[in-house]
Amino acid sequence: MGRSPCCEKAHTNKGAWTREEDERLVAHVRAHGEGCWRSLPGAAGLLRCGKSCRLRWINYLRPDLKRGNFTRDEDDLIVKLHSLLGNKWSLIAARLPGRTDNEIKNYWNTHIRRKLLGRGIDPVTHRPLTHAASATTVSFLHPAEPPKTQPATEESKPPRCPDLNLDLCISLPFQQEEERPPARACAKPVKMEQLQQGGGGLCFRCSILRVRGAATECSCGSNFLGLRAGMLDFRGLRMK
DNA sequence: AAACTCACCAACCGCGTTCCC
DNA sequence: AGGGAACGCGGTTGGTGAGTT
Repeated sequence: MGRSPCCEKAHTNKGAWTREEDERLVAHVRAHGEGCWRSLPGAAGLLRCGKSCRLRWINYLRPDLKRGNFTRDEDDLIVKLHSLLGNKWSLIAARLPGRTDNEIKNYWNTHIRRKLLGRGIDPVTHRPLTHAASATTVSFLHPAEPPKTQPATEESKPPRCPDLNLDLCISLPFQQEEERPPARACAKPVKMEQLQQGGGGLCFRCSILRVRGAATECSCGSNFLGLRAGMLDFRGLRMK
């Protein structure tokens, strides 16, 4: 049994994308918008599987990608968000305009991870490597800053989130809706998307905690982690 | 100059979740 | 309600270029 392949692999290209393939993909997405990845290759005249097209567009061809080196601010933000969210690269990417989850993941594994290890910090737990089981937390504000000690009772709480300033509003949520192509070629019913629209909607806390009866607007006034639900794809966080 | 090692990153793969019939 | 299709995510792989021996 098992899942059927996402595409007819025998008739699809693999490996690096050519300039012509890129151009075809960009032209198609500009004309029809994102989505319907399954049918896109045929419609765009590409011998690629839909997944591959999606990846190529999201990670490389999207016009709003920043490219270039990560700034120190981005660096710090990634570390903070990772200590908070773990390997939820898509959630982290949602807070870094112009960066993709794949890019951040690669950057983490090649740079930040090593940097933290060099500082004696476990990149998984964000705690000092030599005292992994202790109740010590780490500050990301300055490498030389000595770690603070917390009461032992704190140990019973979830291990993440060292002395984070939970006001994560370093940047505005990235939105270019007005510049995006109109509706998807085969527009999906909204439902979840409606909940993710900016402006009103659920606060981040309510959306995570699945507050019932708050499908359109919560009135708790909460600004959980400084985030509103519409700012990021909260589905992954809610689910996992 | 050749061989080898390492780092980087684009792309692939498998699986979980959501949506639709 | 259940099953299958499609999507999205995170882990992993493989190609390539730079650096070192």
